[in-house]
Formats: sequence, structure tokens, C-alpha cells
Amino acid sequence: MAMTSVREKIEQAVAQTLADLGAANVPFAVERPADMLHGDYSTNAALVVAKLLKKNPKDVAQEIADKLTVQGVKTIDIAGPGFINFTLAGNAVKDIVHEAHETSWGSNNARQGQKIMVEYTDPNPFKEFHIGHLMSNAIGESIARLFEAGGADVKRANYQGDVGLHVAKTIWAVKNKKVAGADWGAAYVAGNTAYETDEVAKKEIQEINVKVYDRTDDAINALYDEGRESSLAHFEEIYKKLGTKFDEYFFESQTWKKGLGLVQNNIGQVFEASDGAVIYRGEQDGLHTRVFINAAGLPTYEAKDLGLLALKAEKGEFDVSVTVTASEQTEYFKVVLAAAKHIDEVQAIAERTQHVSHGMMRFADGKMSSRTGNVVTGESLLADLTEAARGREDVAVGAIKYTVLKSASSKDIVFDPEKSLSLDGDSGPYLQYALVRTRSLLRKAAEAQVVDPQPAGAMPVERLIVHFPEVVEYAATELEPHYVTTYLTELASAFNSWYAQERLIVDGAITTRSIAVLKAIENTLAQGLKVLGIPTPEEM
RNA sequence: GCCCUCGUAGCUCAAUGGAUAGAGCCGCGGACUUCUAAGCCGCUGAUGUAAGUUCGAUUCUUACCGAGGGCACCA
Repeated sequence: MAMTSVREKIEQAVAQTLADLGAANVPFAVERPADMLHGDYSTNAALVVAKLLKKNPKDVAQEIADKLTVQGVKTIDIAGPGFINFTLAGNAVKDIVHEAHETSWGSNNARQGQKIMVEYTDPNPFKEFHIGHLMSNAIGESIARLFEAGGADVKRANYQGDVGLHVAKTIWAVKNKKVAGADWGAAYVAGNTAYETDEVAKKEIQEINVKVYDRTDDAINALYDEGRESSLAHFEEIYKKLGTKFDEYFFESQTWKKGLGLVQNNIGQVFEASDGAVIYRGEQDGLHTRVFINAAGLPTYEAKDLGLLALKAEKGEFDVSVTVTASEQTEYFKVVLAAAKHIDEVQAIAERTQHVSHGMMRFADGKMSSRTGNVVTGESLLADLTEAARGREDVAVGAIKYTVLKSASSKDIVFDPEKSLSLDGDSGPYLQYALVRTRSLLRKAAEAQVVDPQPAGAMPVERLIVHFPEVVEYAATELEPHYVTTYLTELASAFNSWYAQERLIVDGAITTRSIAVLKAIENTLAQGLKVLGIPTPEEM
């Protein structure tokens, strides 16, 4: 069971004091000061209520500080324009460091009992696993883990387009032997080109598309089944490398009928007929109009997504349902959700759905092709990096995930293969290396003599450890893993400074305090990397 | 044209309306007979423009400039 944290104690004490001063329920923040010199926690409470009370902020701060006593807090100071800064007692930090040895998955129980679904990656069978899928996977996996770290019951979902024009294009190319063997990724590219440049091919592809839906052609069924199975099996290998295990797989072959039905049942109330198609007028919600059933009577992606929502709803009631996609789908998604909120079967889940959109990954040199001259796919990137990391796939995965998860997800990412390959600076390997060092030291410490001198005051690295649970919870609330990435980089840096400055094992002896701090750092780094989905090696 | 993102140091990224805007890369300069140097220490360097709200704005509002994305039968 998580105890009341020092931060929560401060928050409660300040709230009580404000109430005593006649300023109850005024929102204030208790946060980590940017500079550790200002203490371990800080509040702007005095600044917020000063105006209300028509008093000088510093006087109010003094007034609040005089009334405050918080267990575990050593000093309460007034600084700057009227901040109240709290510095923890050495013993309190020591206790938290000891607790951090054991902090484990889900022990921060902020989300105990919550049921959450996270949908991400979403590659399409018959097409390549590209870099966008890699980004979606890194972000979605981390969001899933952030919720799990809070004790939530998380279902990982993957939605894959196994019907549609892209499938027909691929099958057409294989059927007409445009590629050697059954190279499904290359076949899609060939089929797509033919579709856009060759009228005859276009017509043939459209015919195949219909047959994929109605399954009346044995030859096409055989190609389809083979391609689908082979694609999906191949994706599983990639998920394994990336550390993802899905609980639910949804396919467009399941969603389209359901979605079609939902739209048809709501024509007149939610949707309207227009130019032979069925549309939703998004303008009523400040959005734009989109087609849900095309003039040929086939469901578009919009209708399929409504069907997907219905299938998800059948899996249970979720407190939160997160969908991770590329930002080009942001506007599209708003329209689908807006329409869904008018439909009984999917209204509840639509209202609990949060959309996380991520930017594009570009390359620093402007090229999108790999060494071999092909388009860079998720796989080729991983393979190239693994080779550069001397065969260490765990390091390569860490490098990629760190790059994706170090900045806010809505931003585009510039991936510099050179820099990533050099594994320098703030990077996944930097964090992994720090972890490996703590593990190596702990192995050596196990054979060392343990001595117990008087402990000095709390070191920076110890004071950082205090904040880990808050960071994870904040990142989960914001659906932003990069807060964890930034924090871990800071922690690893503080550890490396300590390590460089102080020799821990001297003449075969180590202090109990050093062991305690090492254990806390090791566990915090390991838990943090786990939240990010970055592998935690024993040795490098 | 309308809508949505985003503009911070030469480059790649941080900053929960707060305190002196932080890191890494690059560059320059250091420390190593010792626990993993993929590391550590020091130095130089930035909020697109113009207003507004606020005790206080990188953060909120408006306009403009610039980049990317979206806007009817693709996904």
C-alpha cells in the first residue's frame, strides 16, 4: 500500500492553512522547483492568495510558513516573489530511498481498479511495417505501461486493415507476378503504382477488392489467406523485438459490417444521404463533413472505425480508451468521435476515448532510404541500428524508443542516424549504461565488507529519487511518456556525477548508505526504463 | 480560403502561469596507476514578429510571418 507521500502531506497542510486564513479551495500547486537549491518542494500558494487577501505576497508567505509544520520537512523558507520552499529532513529522504528499493510495478496504486484500453501500432497486413508504426508502438506501449505502473488493468489493442483497396493492390501485383515470390511489402508498392498509372490494372484491382470482401473467388481467397497469415506472423516477430504483447486484435474484416449497420440504422438522425453517399455533417461540431458510406455502398474507414468502437465496447466497460495514431488523422478522428457520440451503441466508449496523435519521423539528411536504397521501414531501421550497436538489439531498441519518447508526442521527430548510431549524449544507451553500472557495482558490493559511518546530508541523486512516483503519475495523466524520459536522464546524470566524484568501494569496503542509494537508483532506473519500454540490460 | 499541430542556443530536444529559460550534440579547455571513459568537470551560445491579459508569459488571447498536416466517397 502506498503511504501518504511527503508531497501529499505538504499539499494537505498548505490547504488547511489557506482555509484558516479564509482562502479555502483556492487552487495552488506543490511542485518540484526547477533548481534543487530552492528545496525539494515548492508552492505558489502565497502568490495565488495574496491578491485575494489584498496583502503583500511575501507577508502572506511568511504568515503561511509560520503556521505550517509538515512531518518529514526540515526547513520551510520564503524566497523569490513569495514562494514557500520545503526542504526534506535527511531521515525522510533516507526512508524514501529505502522504499525505492522495493518500488515495483503497480505499487503506486493511483489507478488501482481502473480498466483501460490502449490501441496502437495498427500496421496493415499486405503492407510494410513502416517508421510511423514504430513511433505509434513506442508511444502506445509506454502509455499502456504508465497506466499499469499505477495499478490499472490495461488491455493492449491492435487494429489492422486486412480488407480494402491496399489489399487488392497487393494481391493484384502478386497474382500478376509483378514481384518475385510473395514479397508483400514490395507487391503493395507495385500494385499502388499500377493503380495510379494503368487504367486496366485499376479496374482489375477494383474487381479484386470486391472479391476480397465477398470471398467468392477461390484463387483470390488462397492468395489472400496466405498473404494475411504471412504478414501477421511477420508482425508478431517485430512486436516481440519491441517488447509488445497485444491482448486484442481487431480487423477491418470484422469492423466493416458492424460499422455499415450502425451508419445505416442512423440515416436521418445522425447521418444524411448526399450525392449517393452517406455523410456526417461535422460543421455542427465545428468540424468538417466526412463520408461514411461511399456511393458504391461500401463503408469507408469512418464507418469501420464506428464498428471498431462497437467491438471495443463489447470487450467491457473501460474508464479510459486511448487511441494512438499519426497526427494526420487528428481531424478525421474528431469527426468520427463526434458522430459516435450520437449513436447509442458506441456513445459511452466514444465519450471516454482519448486520441493521442504523434508527429512524423523525418531523417536529418532528408533521405528516406536505407543503405540498400530501399525506403526505410521500421524493420530496416531496427536492423541497421542493431548492426551499428555491435549486434545488441536491446541497445538498438533503446536508442529508437528514447528518440521517440524524449519529446512531446505531437511533435515531428528528426532522426539522425549518425547521432543515434554513435550512441552518445542523452540517449537510450546512456540510460542503459547507467543502469548497467549500478548493477555491476551492486555485484561487487555483495562481496565487499560493509561499513557504517555517519551519513552525510542527502545528495542530489537521492533527492531526485524522491520524485519518481510523481513523475510517472503526471506522465500518465498527461499521456506523455517524455516526462519520464527527461526525469530518467536527469537521474542517470546525477548518478554518473556521484560515481565520478566519489569512489564507492574503497579497499574492499562499501558503506551501508552507498549500497542503499545504489539499490534505489538501480531500481528506479529499471522501473523507469520499463515504463518507457526500453530494455534493461545486465551488461554492456 | 477555413481548421488542426508546431516555431526556444549552429543542430536535436526540455521547461506543470512562477525564481537566474535547462540538457545533449558540435566547438574549445580539463581530470584517469583505482569500482564499466558508451562516463565526469569547465567555457561560449536561444524564447519567429507585434500587441494584449497577469503581481509574474516560452506557457494564455489576438493578428501577422514561417514549417507540417487536414478539409467528400483513400487509409
